[in-house]
Amino acid sequence: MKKLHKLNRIYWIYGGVMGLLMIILQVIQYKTMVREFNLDFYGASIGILFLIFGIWLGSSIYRRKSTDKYDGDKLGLSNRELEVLELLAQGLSNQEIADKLFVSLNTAKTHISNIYSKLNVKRRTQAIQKARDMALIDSPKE
Amino acid sequence: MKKLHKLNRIYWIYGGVMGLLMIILQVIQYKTMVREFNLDFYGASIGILFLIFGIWLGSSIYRRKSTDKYDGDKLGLSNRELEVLELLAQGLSNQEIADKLFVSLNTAKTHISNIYSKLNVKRRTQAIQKARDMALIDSPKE
DNA sequence: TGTTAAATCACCCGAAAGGATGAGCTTAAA
DNA sequence: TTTAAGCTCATCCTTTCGGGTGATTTAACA
Repeated sequence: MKKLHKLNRIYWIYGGVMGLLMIILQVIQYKTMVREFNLDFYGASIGILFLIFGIWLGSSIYRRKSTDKYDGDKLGLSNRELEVLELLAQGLSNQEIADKLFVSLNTAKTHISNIYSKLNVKRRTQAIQKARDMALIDSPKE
Repeated sequence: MKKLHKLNRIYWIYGGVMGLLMIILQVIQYKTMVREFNLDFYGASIGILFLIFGIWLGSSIYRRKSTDKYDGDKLGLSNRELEVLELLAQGLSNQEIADKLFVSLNTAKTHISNIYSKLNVKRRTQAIQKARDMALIDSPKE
């Protein structure tokens, strides 16, 4: 639900820019049609415009990775799981996490597995990343 | 010296792609000239081509921003090791890193092992943390 | 009272990661 | 030309991770 919300906004922006570009192109096309037509100039203009737009778009796409924040939403993670996630992000091994929480290795593993499925990731490194992006844990730079 | 090496490669790639695009454009131009000329198709083609190229270029540029930073202390990490470290911090597995760098799994593991000893850590999660702390890699919040 | 979610633990298995060591190749430097 | 560093790849071995399944206990809840 929230994801769709966010994505929709992005699509609207992109769509809007696309539409604007199309209009610009139409204007250019019209102008160059009524005057002496210069194909090279026309092609170069379109190329440059789309190139600039593409660069901006590419940057945006890449940059968007960490901009998405999930305020308050903890994705159904329980308290214990958040606790484990914190230790996970500190670079501790499963055994070390188990020791810190005074539970067995198996229990720690169970929690971690549940975290993975809730975060929809496959490795602990990805879990750490996602947790950081979603501000589920303390991030060093904020 | 080594940096120039790498940058040169990038420039060559960019240059090559640029040149190829120009050739493609010339061909399209020629074909559309001799037949019935379709301006919309011409414009759309150029637009799409440059858009794709721009997106790719934009991503590359943005991604590359921090790779050439921090000439300071890298703890004796070689260029290749920094490259591996970057991918490591992206949450990739050893196999995925190997695939991205077009080397064998064993090579990737060797690099990673060397990184561990140079960073004085034992696990990849710790390596990521230390790399982030020392600004050896991209930190999401800066 | 029955149900549900959370937390705990166990066992098994395969995949991934990590350590140790050796070795071939290339390039830059002494 | 010898040396050193960097990159590459390999093999063997151990540990850790991760997936799957099932079970118990407790607390909250309808």
